[in-house]
Amino acid sequence: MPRPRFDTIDPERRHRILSSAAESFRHGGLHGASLNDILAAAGISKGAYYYYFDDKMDLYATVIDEAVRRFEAVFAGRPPVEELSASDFWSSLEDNYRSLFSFSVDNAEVVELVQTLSDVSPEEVEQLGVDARCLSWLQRYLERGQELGVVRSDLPLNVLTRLAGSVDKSMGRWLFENPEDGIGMLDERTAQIVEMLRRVLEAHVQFPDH
Amino acid sequence: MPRPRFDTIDPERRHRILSSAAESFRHGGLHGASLNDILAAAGISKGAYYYYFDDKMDLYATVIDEAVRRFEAVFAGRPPVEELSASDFWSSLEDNYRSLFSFSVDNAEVVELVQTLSDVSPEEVEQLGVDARCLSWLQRYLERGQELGVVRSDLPLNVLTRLAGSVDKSMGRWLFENPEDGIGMLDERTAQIVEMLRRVLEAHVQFPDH
Amino acid sequence: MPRPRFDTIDPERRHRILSSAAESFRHGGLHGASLNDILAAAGISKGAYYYYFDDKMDLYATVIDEAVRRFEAVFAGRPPVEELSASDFWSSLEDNYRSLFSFSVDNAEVVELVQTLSDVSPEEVEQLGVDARCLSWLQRYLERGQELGVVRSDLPLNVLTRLAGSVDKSMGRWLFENPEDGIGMLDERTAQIVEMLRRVLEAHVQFPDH
Amino acid sequence: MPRPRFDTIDPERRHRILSSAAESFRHGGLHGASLNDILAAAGISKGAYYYYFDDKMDLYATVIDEAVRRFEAVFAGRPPVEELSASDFWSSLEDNYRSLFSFSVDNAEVVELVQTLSDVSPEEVEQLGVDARCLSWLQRYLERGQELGVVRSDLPLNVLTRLAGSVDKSMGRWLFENPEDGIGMLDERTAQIVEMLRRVLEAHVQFPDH
DNA sequence: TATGAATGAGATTTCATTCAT
DNA sequence: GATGAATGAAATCTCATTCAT
Repeated sequence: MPRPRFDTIDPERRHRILSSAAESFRHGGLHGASLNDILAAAGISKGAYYYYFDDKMDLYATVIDEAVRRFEAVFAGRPPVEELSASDFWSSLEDNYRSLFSFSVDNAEVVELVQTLSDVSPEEVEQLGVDARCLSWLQRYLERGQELGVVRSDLPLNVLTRLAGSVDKSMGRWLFENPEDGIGMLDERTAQIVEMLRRVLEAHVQFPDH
Repeated sequence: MPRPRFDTIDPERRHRILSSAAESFRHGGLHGASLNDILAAAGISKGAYYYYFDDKMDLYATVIDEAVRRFEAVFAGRPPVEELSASDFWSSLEDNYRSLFSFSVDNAEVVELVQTLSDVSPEEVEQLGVDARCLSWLQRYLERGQELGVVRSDLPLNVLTRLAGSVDKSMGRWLFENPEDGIGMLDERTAQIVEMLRRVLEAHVQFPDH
Repeated sequence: MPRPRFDTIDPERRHRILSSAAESFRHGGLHGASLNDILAAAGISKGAYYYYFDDKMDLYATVIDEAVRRFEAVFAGRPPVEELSASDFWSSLEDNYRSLFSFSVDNAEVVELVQTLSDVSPEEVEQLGVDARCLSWLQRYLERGQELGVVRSDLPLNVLTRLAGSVDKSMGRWLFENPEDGIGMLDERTAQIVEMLRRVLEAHVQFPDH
Repeated sequence: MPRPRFDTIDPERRHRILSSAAESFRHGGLHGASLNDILAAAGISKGAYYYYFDDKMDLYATVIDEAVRRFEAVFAGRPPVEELSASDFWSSLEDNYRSLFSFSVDNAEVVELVQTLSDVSPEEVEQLGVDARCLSWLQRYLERGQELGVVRSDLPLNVLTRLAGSVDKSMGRWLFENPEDGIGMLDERTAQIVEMLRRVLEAHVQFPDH
């Protein structure tokens, strides 16, 4: 994480660094992006950079952290999971996804940025010190669902979270690959993803006979 | 692909190159791995390398090709999808996964290696000339499932494939993260993943009321 | 062309790079010269080099450009070709050559450097962005001579230019190969080359009978 | 020059090496051509090569020598310069050029090959040990011309030779750049070049007044 | 605080040449 | 006589990082 002094510099300057970095990291990931290019595009000197940041990773961490923060804001106004009841669990989840997708459509860069994390080795992620809260809202949701008995408990929570996360990602990609559908599809896709998640997460489902 | 002479060199030397490369590519992917490191580890000179291979990609292709070949062998003895009927569809899928997991447990490197393909740009994959059949067995399976009416048809096939693939991956990771469970867990996990896939893929499932 | 910062570095350092480059390129041309050698001779690091220049070509372009600029200065004070009349055409040409030879005697490196351009492919020359005016002064001269009727028109202009250029080069070499003659020979040689050019270029000359 | 044993090998094999080398050197010159490529194209092993030749230069020398030899053959049937008289000097020169151009049109590769010599540094040319006789036929001609009094003696013979050589080259290029003119132009161009040479070489020419 | 010049290790690739067999 | 595997130095270029000012 950047030194404290980075928070006090000219906001416009701060913004130039961060947006240039976001743009580069979004396309090339941590290793593919060139710090030289980022700084050149931002018009920031090497010296200044290393006065604010420890190293390349530090900038990546900052940018990722910012993205994560914006992600979290999506859920800011939503009722806390503790207040959820069994009867409104799935509809509330659907509301969450609607907000999330709506945000994602307008902020594809943020999403792409976060996705570059998958190229980064676990040890490096560790070193990042990024708060994965944005990825954990789902986990907190599922935890509550288990308490309420609407989410299955026969699999470990973290496995369920990962499952739900990847289902979410697969369905999300479908949404973004056809942006021309616009937000018209948003409600339909949201319903579909929640239906899919119910399938995966409900305690007991019944299969038809063949 | 390497020049023919690479096939005729001292097998021990050949093995040193390939295993050093596999090890490096497995961790760093095509771009993250250093050819210098690979060669140093293998104890062969740069000159020798370029006597065998065209370029860095050529080595990557060779190593990936070998991995893919071993993958394919897993499905070699299994009945062709055309012969599947509705009644044995899911149990056959379960058999497939049992074989696959059994193989994966013993050949984690192969799996990790194949997974590095996702970091490679489509044009480069094209250039690789790797046979992607091993990656598409699931798609062919689902296609057959749709024909038989046991797999839902309300979502596009490629979306279903991606979904199934990511479910598979999530569950697989669970299996591999706890290798101490050994193969004792293999049957149970296999059953669980197929149950999970049925949830996602069956045309009609019934949810409980809350 | 080099980045702006190259213009502001320690002049002694700047000079070391340029003269080392000029020396190498002069002997080996663009491709024959080794960037490694140039940098070693100049005592600057590769990193520093690529901080100043884009690539090898960039340095070559810089060095050539400098040479061309010095060449052009030779013709700076001379009257424009448009003002030439038939009667002073040849004497003016002689004046030009006197200046040129005088310059060449003192700046043989510049001449040799410019001559390496002939080893460079047309596409690369294009890329150089070097102003080729210094090389075309002769052509403009001959064109004017044709207008005035003192230069033959029965051969294409470009053929005449090439002819004159190679005559010029052959005679020039004579001059430079015997530098001990010093500038004492300069007037004589200049007269000789112009006489030679008249032979080649005049519309009608009369040969003796044998 | 190649070891004697090179002369005794299978002629077909010998030819493969030489023509492959000629082709490569013709395009890239001594330094631009890759020995590896030459041998690969010829299907000759490295070992065999170095059994016949000392090094890369040795092959270049051989190929150049061969080209020179073919050049010389052009003049084989022509009367020796000693028999020339003043009255048939220029017409004999014209005959020579006609033969030469006729040969050049049909053997452009040979000409191009010989021209690569200009990229080679003087010290290397020295080392080549190539007999420059093909380049000196003109010199012997001019020498005889001086004896006969038809060629000017106010300039050194070597300067005249160089002059004539470059005039010849410039005119020759004109001929080859428009190959579509075919041999129809050959007589005309030959007349033109000899006219040009007379201008340059005659002892006394008369210029028109302006 | 801030600059930006300078570094040097490391990247991939090419090539003439050697030498054990 | 002949092979071709192996070499290693050299080529151009990139990049995160340091440091004197």
